[in-house]
Amino acid sequence: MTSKLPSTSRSLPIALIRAREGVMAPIREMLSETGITEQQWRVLRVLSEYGALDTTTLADRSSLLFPSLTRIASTMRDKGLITQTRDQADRRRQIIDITEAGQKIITERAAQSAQIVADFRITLGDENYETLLDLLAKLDPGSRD
Amino acid sequence: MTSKLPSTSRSLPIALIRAREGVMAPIREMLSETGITEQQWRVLRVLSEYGALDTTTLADRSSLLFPSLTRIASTMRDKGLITQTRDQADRRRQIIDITEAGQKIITERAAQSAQIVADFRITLGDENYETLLDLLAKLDPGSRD
DNA sequence: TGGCAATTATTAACATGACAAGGAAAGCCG
DNA sequence: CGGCTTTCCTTGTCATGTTAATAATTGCCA
Repeated sequence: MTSKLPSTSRSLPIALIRAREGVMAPIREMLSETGITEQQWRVLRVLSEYGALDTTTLADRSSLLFPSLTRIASTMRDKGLITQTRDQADRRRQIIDITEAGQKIITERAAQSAQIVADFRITLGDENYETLLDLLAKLDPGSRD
Repeated sequence: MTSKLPSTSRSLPIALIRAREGVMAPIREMLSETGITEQQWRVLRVLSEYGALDTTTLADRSSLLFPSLTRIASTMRDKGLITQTRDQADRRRQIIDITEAGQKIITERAAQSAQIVADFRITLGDENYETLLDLLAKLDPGSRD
């Protein structure tokens, strides 16, 4: 049994990294004007979409590790982008919500962000774009069939 | 113009993150037994495939940023996995090569690594697997048509 | 030849990823 | 009630991602 490794040029992990880099480049460029990071943008996006969330749910939907979210939330609170409140019924839990300042960033960049997404959809074509999302979902253990 | 943002559940950047996490989970599990990181594994893979490389080429093929590679190479040299030599013709340049100890890690894990890749290919199906790699390549600015 | 721009690599600074350990609160159960 | 486990969150540590600044060479060109 030879068990050869695939060439790195056709390696799935590396292909995922490079694709992500290609997709994030214009988004990072946009975010550089706002002073927030890509992860902070994700947190705002999720809060804007779902409303106030407990930390566990927020971490899951933002695809952030829990310890990372603890630190990210701390800096975002200092920036006035989110609020953190203790759940009075269960004081272990914490509820995070977006502030007006946070929502303002999302709103102001919505058009620009949507345009970036639209460009990628055009690059791949509508059908390929949906196919790609479906295939990626199959690699995600959290949503595998 | 409304310019709505897509739901985060169908967001391409987030889908890429989650897919990558799904793919890397078993690989990280394998690497935890070797004491090297995912990035160090990529460096060894590239060196094993292409032979000695200058730092710029190595960074490009490993999909690592230059400052990251500087640190990673430093730790890998200390671990005895690679060698660093100055190019005598152009002393700004540096040549990195894999050592026997480094090659040994690749060789010992080749079968296990190939099995992990094979499992994902089965999960998606051969055709889907190739389609996915092709679509991901189209998002990579370094290989876009 | 001498100075300036370009290339290559390193370092710095901050934020995050990943994993382990610790701490606080709640729930269970004798 | 009191101890035990579980859950939720925080902190610590090391490695990496990202951007900017700096250093060391080299190449160009007046």
